[in-house]
Amino acid sequence: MNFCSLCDVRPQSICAEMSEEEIRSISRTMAHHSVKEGHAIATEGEPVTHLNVIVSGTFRLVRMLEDGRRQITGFMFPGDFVGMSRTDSSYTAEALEPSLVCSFAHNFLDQMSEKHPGIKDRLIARGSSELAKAQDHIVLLGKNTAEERVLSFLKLVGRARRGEDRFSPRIYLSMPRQDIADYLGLRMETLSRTFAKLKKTGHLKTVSGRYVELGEAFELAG
Amino acid sequence: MNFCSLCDVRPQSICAEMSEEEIRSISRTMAHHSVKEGHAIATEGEPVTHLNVIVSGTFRLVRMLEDGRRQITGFMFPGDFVGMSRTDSSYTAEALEPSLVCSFAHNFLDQMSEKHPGIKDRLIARGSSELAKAQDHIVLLGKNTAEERVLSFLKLVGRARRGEDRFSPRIYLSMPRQDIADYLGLRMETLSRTFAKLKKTGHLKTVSGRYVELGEAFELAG
DNA sequence: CGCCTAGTTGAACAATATCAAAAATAGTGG
DNA sequence: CCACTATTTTTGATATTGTTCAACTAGGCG
Repeated sequence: MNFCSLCDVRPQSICAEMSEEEIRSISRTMAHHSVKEGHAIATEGEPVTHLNVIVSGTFRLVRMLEDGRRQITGFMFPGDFVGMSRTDSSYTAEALEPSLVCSFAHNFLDQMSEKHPGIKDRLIARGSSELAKAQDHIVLLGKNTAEERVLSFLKLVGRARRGEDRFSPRIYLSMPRQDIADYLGLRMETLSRTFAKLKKTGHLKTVSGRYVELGEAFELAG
Repeated sequence: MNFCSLCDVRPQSICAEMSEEEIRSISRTMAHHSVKEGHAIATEGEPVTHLNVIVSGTFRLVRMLEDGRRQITGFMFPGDFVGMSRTDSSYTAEALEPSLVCSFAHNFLDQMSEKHPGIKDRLIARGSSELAKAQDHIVLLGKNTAEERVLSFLKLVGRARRGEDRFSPRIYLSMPRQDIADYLGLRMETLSRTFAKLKKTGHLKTVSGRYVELGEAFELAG
């Protein structure tokens, strides 16, 4: 059976431009991995041999400091790419839940891109959009208060995970509080208090474990 | 006369892999711009038509928030690339001093890359290293104290501008305090106080306007 | 039910921001 | 070269925000 034909993220992936025939041929040789919670598909400092396209699940990108402090530089959702360049990975990418990825050897991509020059353009464009996301994150950390950070974060996951529960004002967080805190540059306690405060101001209706219900004052649009 | 033959940054640029003959032919058609202080070679939200390679000078990458707050997402030095993808620019790039850039139309690059497939690989690799730099910045803003931020910043410009004054413990800052503060996610006053504190701790010997002399306790190596 | 982990809350504290003013520096025209 | 102004940078006093450390609570699971 042809796995690719079921693929939700194909239009956003590098295989979008391939013909049905090519897809079939790839589908046979391709490595589809399922990744267990907590397992890494890339490790900080190690060489990257494969481009991974996330088909389902969520990943966190982790940077460790020498002294054990940890910063999360991003979260990756279905359709996102991990390992776009052969250079050593600048982060560790760990699954937050059982996930599915589609793995392309860079050697294979080089080969493939002779036929489909668009593949490399797509990688360049993806790279730029990753950079733009990183810059959003920089602005968030450099200029925003705790409340602004938490709201931005909720918008981020709200957008990324839309479709699972379309238009629902209820968001499921696939990561523990510590990960959110390490992403937002806050302590877990501050995050907790900020959730509480946002409940008071009507931005959130309920915050219960990993479920957050958005309130009146919250605008997903922004 | 052949301008490219004098180019300091060629080995790091996309023209590194071209033959002498090609360089000559490019050199004739190429746009070498001099950019006045304060002028932009890319504007947030506007489409990018050219890849700019910085030949000399310094640029700041600026993001404006709706309310007028400003975040600087990076500084660009000779050898760096601005505008690697055709997508709309995610920042404004402004010259901090009279600068020189070498400008390649993306159309031209596409054409060129048929002959030199390495060009796109180079762009992808550059993109990754930009992303890695952005992630360093994220860690800086998310996890570091004011002192750590200022020290990292000095290391950054120290490395980038080495060569002008090789091994000198004296660093010239091509940007005003406000830009440094907006880069580090601090207020100017805090930056100033942090400089003062670092002088006390022996990390800096003198801080006078745009010149900073490093002290004993400062390790450029890290 | 009791234990374990994840998350929340409280009170004191530290770091950075804010606002105001002083000092240093860079330009400008005589 | 100097005096004068405008701008940038530093310093001071105080307010705010987020951190720290400790205790407490809520769920999940044997």
